[in-house]
Amino acid sequence: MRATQLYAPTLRESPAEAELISHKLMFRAGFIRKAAGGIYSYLPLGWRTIKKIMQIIREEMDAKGGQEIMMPIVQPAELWKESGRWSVYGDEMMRLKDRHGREFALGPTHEEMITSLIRDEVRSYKQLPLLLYQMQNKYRDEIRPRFGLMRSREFIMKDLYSFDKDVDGMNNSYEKMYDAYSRIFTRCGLKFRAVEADNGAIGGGHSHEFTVLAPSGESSIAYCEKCDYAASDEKAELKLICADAEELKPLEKVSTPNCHTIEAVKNYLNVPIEKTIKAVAFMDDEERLIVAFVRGDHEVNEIKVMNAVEGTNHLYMADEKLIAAANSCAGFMSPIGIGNAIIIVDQTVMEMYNAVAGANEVDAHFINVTPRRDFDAKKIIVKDIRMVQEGDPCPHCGEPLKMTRGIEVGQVFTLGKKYSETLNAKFLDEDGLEKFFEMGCYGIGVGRTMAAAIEQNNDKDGIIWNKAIAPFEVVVVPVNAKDDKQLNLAEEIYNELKTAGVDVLLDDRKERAGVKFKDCDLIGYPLRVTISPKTLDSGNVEIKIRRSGEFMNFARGECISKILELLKTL
RNA sequence: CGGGUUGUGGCUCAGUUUGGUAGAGCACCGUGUUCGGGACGCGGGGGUCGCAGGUUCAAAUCCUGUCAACCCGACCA
Repeated sequence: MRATQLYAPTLRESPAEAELISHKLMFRAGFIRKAAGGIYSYLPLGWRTIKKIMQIIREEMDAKGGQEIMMPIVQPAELWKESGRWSVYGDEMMRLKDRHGREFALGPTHEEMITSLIRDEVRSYKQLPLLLYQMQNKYRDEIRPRFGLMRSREFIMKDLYSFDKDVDGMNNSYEKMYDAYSRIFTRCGLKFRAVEADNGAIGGGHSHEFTVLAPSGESSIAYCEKCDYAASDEKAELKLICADAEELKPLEKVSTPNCHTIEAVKNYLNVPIEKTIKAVAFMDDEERLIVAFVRGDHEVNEIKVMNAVEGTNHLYMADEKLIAAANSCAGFMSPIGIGNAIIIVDQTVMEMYNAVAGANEVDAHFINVTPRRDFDAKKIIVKDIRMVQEGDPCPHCGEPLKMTRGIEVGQVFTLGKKYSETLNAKFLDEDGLEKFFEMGCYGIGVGRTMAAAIEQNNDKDGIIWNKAIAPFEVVVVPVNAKDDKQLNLAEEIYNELKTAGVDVLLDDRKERAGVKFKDCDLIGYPLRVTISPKTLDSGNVEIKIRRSGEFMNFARGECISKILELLKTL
């Protein structure tokens, strides 16, 4: 490919709306352009990288026995009504009607579609397992699309669905995909973690999110450096922390004027924060008051609270009236003497001695609270309900956990019979009995993977691509393309590299050297070969490695083999 | 959905307060000089100011409506 033929509109400035580095760089480097909020066109350079990522995915899917198919984007509403998700999906689903008024959705995912495809065709266990995948646009009408390709309304996703005859088979498919995903993100040159995830509504199955480590990521994860443990902050299990035993002192109510916050109480009574108990009051859809208690320096994990309370799907902050109705008041809540409420106490709180807690009345707290003595065990639920913090012990090996932010680029999970049952998809097993398929689904955000790679690999000059997903592996730059000697040598090297199977670009534009160098750095080709009067005189060519900024000179005769060698390391 | 901000050439933005008929830099076209880190000169093309309506002799500027984009999202007592 020649730069004079390439549509790669680079910009000096980035649009005002771009926030993330990856978004700015993709825009400036001429990878994407926006058509509407959360909807983008991919220009040639962007599409080259997308295609390379897709090819890596394809190879790994095929290696696990996956077969590529293509399903429709436009899906009939009746299928979604059958699974019950027509109403559940809500405003996030893009809907449309045809000229006859029939309803359709733009597919946000394809469980329904594939299950209906399979249920009509696959009759025997002998046809299983079956792993089918596609790479295609998905539509989700996000409340707030942002961050360029990170959270868009139309995006390219690889989705694979597995069909197995039993749970063992399903778990085996899961293992295969887990392995394939690890290989894919490794090949893309990404630093990532497979994170244990909450798969909530699906229940029972495994789920992992593949998260690329980046400070700008939207999800927060806890991980252990010693063992393999990694989990989303909401999912991370926590070990019980037992305070050192102390001699029990009698419970006592003290005045704490205007001490609405733990900080104020701590300072007023001059006690360490680890000896305070704080309360967070929620209510659910049925207006039940739910009060969670954690140690003063801990945070409540709403997901865990929700999971601990029977029949609750949403939590809201409790309103004052509800708190008053339970004979308490905000800022001074306590499990001791509170009225009608669901009380959830973090397990660590139960192991505290002589602590400070609210007194359910304005400007008063209890001191010397020892939960096991002072709480009414019959009325409380004791669970792990706190949010993980940096330094908490790893649930597997006990080492202090680290916290980091990340970008979720893929997820794998087992579905079990969830869709095969609701959509009545059955086959005959060895015994001639009808059974529901055991399913799994596995997704990768392709555009997001590209964005994550940039987020993780950039500097002040632009993108730094890993060779595997760079739009071109090598760029050959004659500093002055109007000089035939330079251009001719550049053409020779370009052709030799091409023959050697390198994905190479010849920057034959009649631009000044500075302009071309800036573009090279911005676009981020891993390797630049420079031809100039200087190198012509010396009989060398100059190589610049984008990532390290390192320059090297190779003799003309051996430069091709040297470049090929160097490429292996990028 | 609620709150905030913004919409002026491809990009970044000025002009709006105090109405008088649109401007800069970058990009683009031509030309000459320059030529290893986003050169310079000269000459050009391109916008009716998001859209619709209103006020006015006159609207980018004031009013109403509408659309779009961006940012923030209760609260941890």
